[in-house]
Amino acid sequence: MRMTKQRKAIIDLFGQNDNQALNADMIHNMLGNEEMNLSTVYRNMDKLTELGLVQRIIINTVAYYCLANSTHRHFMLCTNCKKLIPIHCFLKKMLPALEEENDFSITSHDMTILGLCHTCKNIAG
Amino acid sequence: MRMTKQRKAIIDLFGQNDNQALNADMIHNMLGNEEMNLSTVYRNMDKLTELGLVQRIIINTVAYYCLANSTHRHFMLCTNCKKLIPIHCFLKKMLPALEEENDFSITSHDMTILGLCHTCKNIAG
DNA sequence: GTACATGCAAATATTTTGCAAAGAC
DNA sequence: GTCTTTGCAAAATATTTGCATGTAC
Repeated sequence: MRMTKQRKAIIDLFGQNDNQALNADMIHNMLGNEEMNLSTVYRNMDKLTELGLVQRIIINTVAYYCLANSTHRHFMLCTNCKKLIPIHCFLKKMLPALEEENDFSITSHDMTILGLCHTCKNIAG
Repeated sequence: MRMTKQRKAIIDLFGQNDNQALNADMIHNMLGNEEMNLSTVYRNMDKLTELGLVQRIIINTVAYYCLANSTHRHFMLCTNCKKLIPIHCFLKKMLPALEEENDFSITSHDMTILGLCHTCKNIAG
């Protein structure tokens, strides 16, 4: 894979934002359209995901991304304020049993929890 | 909720198909456009999901649905043949701890496992 | 120089919405 | 009769693709 200025910009962006999960539109807006076209964002996120450098999370039919170099994570989405709270993955240990029971070879998994965060559950009661 | 012929048709459809997970387009095609408009499918699936009668599963940015009256399920998607293999939910017992650790009130969760099924892992190596 | 990557515009796919007409209770 | 639901058409949202041009190696 060639290290273009666009790819560097994406990776830097996650570094600068504490590896917060971002969707294609957010990445495009944060970098600016002059820096990178939206279709380039999609193409790069696809490639980086394929290579395992990025983790792809689907939330409510939209794809979010974060660097995968840190530990594999999942997220809890607050349906009120839309904040994503990262949680560590507690599924890995259960996958081998699933593979065996179903004779299935697992390549990846995705989990998202929806609910109300600390702040919103008190306000929105 | 009023029991219209469209709603009955949707519920019957799942009954006739062993509660296989279906997306809006599949439901629309299986019933036929004369029977029900696509936007009606979406509106009904939304309503049925809200009422808890239907479980919504997001796979690769598209929403699938199945009846929730049976036990809450998740799916393993074979990325080769696109078949969905239902698995039972083993997450419920872990949610209370997550709620407490993060002071978060969980309303729902979604999990999907990707990989190769029995048949495809042997063929597609 | 070549193969891969990008920008742009257009297409595709999926889901949502407004509004008038039809149907359930 | 009233209020909900539907069909239709149009919009909104998200993602993908073709193709000519640009750039990393």
